[in-house]
Amino acid sequence: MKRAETESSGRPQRGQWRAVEERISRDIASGVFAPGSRLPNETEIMQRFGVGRHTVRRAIAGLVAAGKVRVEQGRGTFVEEYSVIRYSIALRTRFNRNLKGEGRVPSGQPIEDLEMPAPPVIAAALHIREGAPVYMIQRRGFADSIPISYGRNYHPVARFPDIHLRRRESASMTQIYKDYGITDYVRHSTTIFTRLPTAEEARLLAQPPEQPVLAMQKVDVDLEGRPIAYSDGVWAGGRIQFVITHDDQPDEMHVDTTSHERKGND
Amino acid sequence: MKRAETESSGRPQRGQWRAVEERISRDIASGVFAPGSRLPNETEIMQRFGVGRHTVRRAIAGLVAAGKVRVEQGRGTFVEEYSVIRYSIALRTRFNRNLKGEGRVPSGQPIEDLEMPAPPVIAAALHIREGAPVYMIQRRGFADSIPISYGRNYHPVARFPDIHLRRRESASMTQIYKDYGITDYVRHSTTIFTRLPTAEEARLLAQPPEQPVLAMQKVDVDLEGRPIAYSDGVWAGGRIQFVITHDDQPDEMHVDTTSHERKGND
DNA sequence: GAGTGGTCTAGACCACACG
DNA sequence: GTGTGGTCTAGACCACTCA
Repeated sequence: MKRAETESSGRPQRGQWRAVEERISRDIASGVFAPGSRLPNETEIMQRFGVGRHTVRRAIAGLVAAGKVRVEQGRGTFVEEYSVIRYSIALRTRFNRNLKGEGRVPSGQPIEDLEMPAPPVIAAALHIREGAPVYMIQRRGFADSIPISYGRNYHPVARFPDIHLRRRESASMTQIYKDYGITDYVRHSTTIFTRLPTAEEARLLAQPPEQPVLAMQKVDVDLEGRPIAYSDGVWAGGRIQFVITHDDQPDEMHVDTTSHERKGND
Repeated sequence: MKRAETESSGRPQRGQWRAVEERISRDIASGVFAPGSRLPNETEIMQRFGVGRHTVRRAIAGLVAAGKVRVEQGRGTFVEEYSVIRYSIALRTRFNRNLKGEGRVPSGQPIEDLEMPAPPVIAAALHIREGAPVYMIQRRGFADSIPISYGRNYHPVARFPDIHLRRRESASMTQIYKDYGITDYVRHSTTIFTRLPTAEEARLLAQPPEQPVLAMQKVDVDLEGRPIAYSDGVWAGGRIQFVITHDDQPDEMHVDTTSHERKGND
């Protein structure tokens, strides 16, 4: 345990920016810089550590990518306030119910929606012909008014005629499915990986473009196993943890739009 | 589809480094720079775009974080060759079987192992008293000799006496469990999130520290629902996708260490 | 030793926020 | 306008790889 070099301890390979990053990082962890508070500006940090501006900026870039601070141009650099949401992925996964179970207030914002021919990947997932019409809904999901997800939903038009009309009446997919006689549905498969967001994704998720996101693609099916929806989206990397369970408790099959509260069961 | 330029919409805020990054990115995507090949060195890129070295380096930093190129000091910058592994997470998740199913050759490398008192989180996960002895095994997982995972496994010593002895004989946990009379076990829960790796994690996963990893914590239980293992590790962000399924096909319960091949079942 | 990337400095100017 | 961060340049020197 006494290796020559180090990963983060003594790293005097002329690594001044590492020293600065680590020092600030520790000061954040130990509360010297409280969550939400502003860091000293670049000039102050330069003087405090006796380094050039580039060195300071290199250090801060690392803290941004790690999600520890957030930079607001013209205003300053602020300590990121953490609040990780555990989002459950199980046989029955429901956005609204999940967040309420975490004691959060869920909401959604439609961004765009249109009918389009199904591209290969989506057609395959939905078990329809390539080019068959699908209805795409692009939306953002929020927890307590903070954006946590952004992505596109695809429904086969053949199965859900006029879905665009109902889409404007309800924010709950569960409610909409009910209109089509689908009282229950389950998650068939979920693919999760990580990558950096595009500039637009970062903006819509209100996170720095240098911080990674979780990308998710999923297929929902009805109780007969027929695919009813394909989704492709990104989730704020610093604010979300996915919790996967396989032993599925059927649970009640309510449509919880806004009526009953129910919160906190941790 | 004819926006002015870049997705950030009108963003020519003097963004030379963005232009350079995007141009190189497109040249990689279109095959001008083939996977594995070396990019022009910094001086050449400077001249080609008529920009300073810092600008070139800023652009390359973005490509590194996105996993598109890999920089080897003293040798050059190379186009990353992609090969994403889809790792299945289901009721029955087995490392070796998963990789063989993807047509890869699985292997593992023990790094360290020791007996220790269970810290709070691990004790809670394993349903044992805090401080009760657990056996920790630190290891790396490989697919085709390329590192893909790195983490720690914890087993309750009370349930698995002398597990350290058997650990040196077999690389397959499934095989070891069999020695203790456990012929089957299932995944109880899995937590997944993303973050940047530590310097050590990046080194062990042979990936740049600027590229995100997938972090996973999981609990395995026996068929009576008793926890038998807790794991905490990281997976190479650029090489792994997790595929979660809930409709679980029991599947055969073989112990596939090295004997029978079996590959490709997609 | 030649070539390639890594770190650092000093300085200039631009863009954005806020009063 | 003042303050804060964002971009860019020019140049120096260090560290690593490979012949």
